Amino acid sequence: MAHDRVTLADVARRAGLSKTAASMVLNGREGTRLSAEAHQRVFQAAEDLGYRPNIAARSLRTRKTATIAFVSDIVATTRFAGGLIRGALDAARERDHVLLIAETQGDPAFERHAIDAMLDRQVDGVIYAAMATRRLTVPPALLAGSVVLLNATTDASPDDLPCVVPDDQLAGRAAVTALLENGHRDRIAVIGRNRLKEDDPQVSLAATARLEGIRGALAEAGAAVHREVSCPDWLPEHGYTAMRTLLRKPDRPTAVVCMNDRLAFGAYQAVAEAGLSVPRDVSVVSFDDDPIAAWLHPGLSTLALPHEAMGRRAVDLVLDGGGAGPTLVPMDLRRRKSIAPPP
Amino acid sequence: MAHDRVTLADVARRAGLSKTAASMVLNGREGTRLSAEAHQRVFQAAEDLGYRPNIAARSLRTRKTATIAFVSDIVATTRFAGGLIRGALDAARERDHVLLIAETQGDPAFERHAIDAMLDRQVDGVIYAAMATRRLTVPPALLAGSVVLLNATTDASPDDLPCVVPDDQLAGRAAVTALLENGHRDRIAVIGRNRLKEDDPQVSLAATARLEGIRGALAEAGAAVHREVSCPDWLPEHGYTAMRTLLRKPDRPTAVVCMNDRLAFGAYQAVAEAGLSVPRDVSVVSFDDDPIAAWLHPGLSTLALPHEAMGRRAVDLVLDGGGAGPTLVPMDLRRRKSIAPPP
DNA sequence: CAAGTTCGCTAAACTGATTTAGCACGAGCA
DNA sequence: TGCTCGTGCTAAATCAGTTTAGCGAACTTG
Repeated sequence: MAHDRVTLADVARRAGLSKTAASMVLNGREGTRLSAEAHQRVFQAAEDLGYRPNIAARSLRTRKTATIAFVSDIVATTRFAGGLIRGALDAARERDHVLLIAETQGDPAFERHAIDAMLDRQVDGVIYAAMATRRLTVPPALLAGSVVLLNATTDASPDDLPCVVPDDQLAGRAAVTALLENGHRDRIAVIGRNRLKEDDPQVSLAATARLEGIRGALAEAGAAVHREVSCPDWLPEHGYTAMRTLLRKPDRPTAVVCMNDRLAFGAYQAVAEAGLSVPRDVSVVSFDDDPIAAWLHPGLSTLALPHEAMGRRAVDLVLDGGGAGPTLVPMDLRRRKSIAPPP
Repeated sequence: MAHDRVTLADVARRAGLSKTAASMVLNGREGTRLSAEAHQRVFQAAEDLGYRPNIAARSLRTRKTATIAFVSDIVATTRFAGGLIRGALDAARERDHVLLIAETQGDPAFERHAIDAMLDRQVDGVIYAAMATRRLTVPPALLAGSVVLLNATTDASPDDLPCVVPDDQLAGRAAVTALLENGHRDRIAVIGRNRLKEDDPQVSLAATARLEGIRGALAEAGAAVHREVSCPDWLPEHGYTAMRTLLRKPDRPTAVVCMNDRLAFGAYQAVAEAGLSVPRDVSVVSFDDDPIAAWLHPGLSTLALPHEAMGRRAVDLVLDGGGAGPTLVPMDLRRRKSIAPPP
């Protein structure tokens, strides 16, 4: 690629000046005493020749590559969290940077490999992202440079690394608030309190935080969660069975909060099957804003994971070396049609 | 990042040899006459010091960066086509390369910017990907190097560029074959023949190819498509209304082929609403293998877009300078529960 | 035994940029 | 006239590798 690119020397020659002069002019260095005419000639020459600097060469000297590594366990290809990349990509572009991505697939060997490959390429910083919000241990090689955790936290590092996570607790509050505003209070159930089959207690911090928010908001309203159902996992089938059991009780809930949209998807099926309808008989709120949320009938109101905003934030933190510790990004309520006053 | 990395000079010094010797040994150059002992010493020194070459420096001389650009209009972040990246990422890793990604969002200015940024970084090749299979024009700047189109074709270039696309026509045949095997033949309908609101005739080559395959396979079986329904777009709501009209006819279809899974999702809703069931009353086959295909009840049989395989293939073509013209990647039938013999 | 080969290795050039140190010239001043 | 100072610019070093050209010693060969 790019065999006979124009070099700085070419520009200098055409401008009748030295490489030094050309370099200084093109970098807009202050304090140089080159004449206005010299500036003009260099710009003209660069323009004429279509000069573009060779970043590899530059970075050799400056140790800046205008490149950020985006290393994730699996997020890169995970439909639905691609928003993280998109946000990062946008922010990077705005700041004239570029993203080098790699996936570890959770494999430590791949991880070593990926991180080495990135460091070999002299990246300016590393964004280390996880698919599900969780704790992870940061490879020591990274600690030398600028690192930001994305959608993950860590407790392994002595001085906290900067990290970017969704504000799940606030989201939990918001879900409840939306229900309270519609008159629900005493018969609000939660589906998916935790994932029973989850063996790693560090995973699913999200669930804990959301639940805290939910309970907190209800407590402030002088109420408590009516029923909480645990699920083996957060898949549609589990939402389905959970909702079925809830609907069979004599005092069935007037509203349910599902811990994610796939649970809600299953819950919808159970409601339909019971001859009831959302939101007339049961209101539903949920989390994530998976694309199916919009496709369901009626549209599912859900607290959107702010993937793009998180990706942007991570880039900012990597480049500006932002504050250590967690950055919470708020989750917005996508208001659709699944919430109405209780029957 | 990486302030005090070990350099080749360090390794050479520790091995008591010249940089030249160290370089040659580490690169495994043939025909050099360095002694076995010298080899040993260099390897040992590199190992001891944890030497890693600076790729920027190397590429300055060799013009190889072991980096591939992945430029897409929007695919990178599109949930569901992230498989393209994942495949590319895997293939790249296997060949010790790394991916630099950028998105143009269809904006020509962004596109220029992205491509310049990539070329400035001396990438070894460019994968130019599109979200939906379609024709596109390749920016001239790219033609100088190694380019592969992914999920897109072009007719603008004089000598055809290599490109990688799914084999939609074969997939159309496979969809019909699966139905024929189950005894359907004369009452097979197609939902989503084309997208009415599609203004760009070049888009949606996929639809055309799939339809050709469908018609071809039916023709060979001595039949024809029973009914074809067009849709404004390929969204659930359109699948829903299409299926509704089909079911209202006296000779309603025994099977329908939906042009994608979202249409099928809507079609399922219409079937349920009519008090019928899939696959007892109507069989459904579809295309794409969107994640919802697995979540539906019963599971939707669908021809999976081979995103990962395509991504891999693109990397291979970029690196090996593979044959010009299109590479068709087969789509596999994901057999689930939506096909059964006609009632 | 001189000339030519082969062996084992290295000095130095080169890649394309940035950056440091400093040169030549003219003006101002005593 | 001699000295300093400011102006406008450049030579050369540097970054970390790869590659070319070639050197000195040992070994063949006629």
